[in-house]
Amino acid sequence: MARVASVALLTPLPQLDRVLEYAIPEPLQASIAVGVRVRAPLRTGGRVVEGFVLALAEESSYEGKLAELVSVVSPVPVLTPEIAELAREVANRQAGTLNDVLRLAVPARSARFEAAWWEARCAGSAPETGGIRHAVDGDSDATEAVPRERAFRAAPHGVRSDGTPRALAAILDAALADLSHGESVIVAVPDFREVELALRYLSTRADERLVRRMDARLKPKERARHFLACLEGTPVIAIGTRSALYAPVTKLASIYIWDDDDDSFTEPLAPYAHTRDVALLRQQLTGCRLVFSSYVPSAAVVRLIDMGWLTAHDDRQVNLPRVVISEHVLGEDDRLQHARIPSYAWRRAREALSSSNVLMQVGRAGYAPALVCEGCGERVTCRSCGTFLGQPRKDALPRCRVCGRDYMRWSCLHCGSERARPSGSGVHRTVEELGRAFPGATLVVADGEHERVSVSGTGNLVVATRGTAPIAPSGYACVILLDTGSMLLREGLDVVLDALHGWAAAAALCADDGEVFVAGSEHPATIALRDHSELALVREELQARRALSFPPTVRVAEVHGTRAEVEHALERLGEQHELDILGPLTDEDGTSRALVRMSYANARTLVPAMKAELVRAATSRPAPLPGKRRAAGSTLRIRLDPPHAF
DNA sequence: AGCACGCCGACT
DNA sequence: GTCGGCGTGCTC
Repeated sequence: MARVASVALLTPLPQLDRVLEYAIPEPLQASIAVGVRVRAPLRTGGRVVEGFVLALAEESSYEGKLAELVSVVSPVPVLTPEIAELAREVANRQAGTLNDVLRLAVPARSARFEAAWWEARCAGSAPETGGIRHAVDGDSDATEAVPRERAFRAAPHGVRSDGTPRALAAILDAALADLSHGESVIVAVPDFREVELALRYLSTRADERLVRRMDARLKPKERARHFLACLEGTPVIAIGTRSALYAPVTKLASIYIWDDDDDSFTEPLAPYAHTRDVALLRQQLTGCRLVFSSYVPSAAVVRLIDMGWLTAHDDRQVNLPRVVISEHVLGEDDRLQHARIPSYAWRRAREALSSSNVLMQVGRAGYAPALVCEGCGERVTCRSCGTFLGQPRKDALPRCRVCGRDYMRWSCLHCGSERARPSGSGVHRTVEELGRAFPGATLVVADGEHERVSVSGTGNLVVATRGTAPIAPSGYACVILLDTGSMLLREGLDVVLDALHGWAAAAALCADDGEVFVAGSEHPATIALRDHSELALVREELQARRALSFPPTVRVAEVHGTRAEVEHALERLGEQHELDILGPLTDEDGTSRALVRMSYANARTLVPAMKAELVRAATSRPAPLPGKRRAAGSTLRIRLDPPHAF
């Protein structure tokens, strides 16, 4: 009989991120199990904290006297050994705590639902599963010797007549095949739109009880329902967003990641693990198949291809859309001039609207991305942060795009004028201009504020920002990409790849016999889109980054906190490691940040050292600041591989 | 986080 | 001689 439980405590303190042993009092013997949630005492203050049982044993390996567990919160073993191990790996990779990962991996308890579910289980209402068995209960299936494939697949373009993108259907067909072999699948997609498209596709092809949805939009009870169903032991397709990677499914055959470069896959909560990395860790842990699929591979995926870790396949069909690059010419029709549309594209779009739909992708949201002074033509800037003011809606007040502040009154710093006019066009102004260029068309706006999954019928002229385009069944006869030049003018390491990614996503919504017009000039990125040679462009970009030690060819840690904390942490880390440090720079709010670059090999020792440094910072008193006597906790934070750091 | 242990200044 | 300051360290 097990007398000792190893428990991971659910406390945010990095110094308590370890496994403590507790004695199991007699009354808890009946309900305790590996994976259950328990309450455990912590000496100081008679505090009681929650935790998960990670293991049970006869004997203690701790020489001191064990405290007794207080209670079992719920007898349901919600934390399977596989997920516990995955969470530990994720925490280690990110210099974070197990607790932080478990918060993402195990949904909040829905007590009443969980109790009812457990009672139904115990009553043996499901003879086919015969009670709870964890996924890794031995050599139950024959996954052993043969390593499963790890691949990148360049996704097929186009949209089926039922409105499902072919790329998504290809993934779901593969998932259904795995399911038919009696194994589980995880499918991760960027957001709820793809989840809904996928569920619709699967609804006619799989028993709905075998499809489990995991995304943040679910209400707590629904989340619990789908989560607990994964524990039942029946193979399922778990489809969802970031959290799907933590689904405790049984017999995991495959993980499919759709469009791993989408920003939605960066976890906004500590320890900020990217879905791609969680997938890689889970693959290594379980040996399952792992397939990344997207129209354009991410730089991270190309790195893995070049290392030989992923094999690349091209699933694109021969009927890739024709892509035409053309600039609009001065002296063209005035309406086109305003709408920034090349006249050739305009003629084709007009024809297309009679029998199909047209998509225009615009580079900027809002009404006007910038305002200029009517007196002197200078750009209008924000007084507090110095960036340019824009206009979110026609006739709306000027608003700072960075700090969000609205300006009731404004006067030009250069000439004193109080009048400004819009400069450039966001979606809304583009719609206004298009109304004139396409009289009679039904204008549909899709941006972050107007979410639309699809359009139906014909004659729709859809104006969308990047990543928000609705899907037209069978595709758009004509896709026009506006503002390509200005998108490439932005600052940042990822500008070119981000732009290409967004264009490719819109181009892929084109009908098989349709055309894509790039309104702009020839640039390596627009040429790659035209020639369907995206992989080569990303590879070139990756090589350039390798030469300059930019991610993803190196790992990056962002060290953040007070100037003293950051400098102290870097100094201590520098005592034992060779550090490549950029910064620290101090922000307006008084906090400092530095970037530390490291090779993947060096990260294996440096990241644990960073975790140790966080523990040290949390336990030792902060250096006494002159003036302030507050002994506040440490504000040192370390974020690994922050997106868009350069 | 909390809270106990521990070694130096002004008090009945 | 003690009460108490909060610096340091620990939590099974």
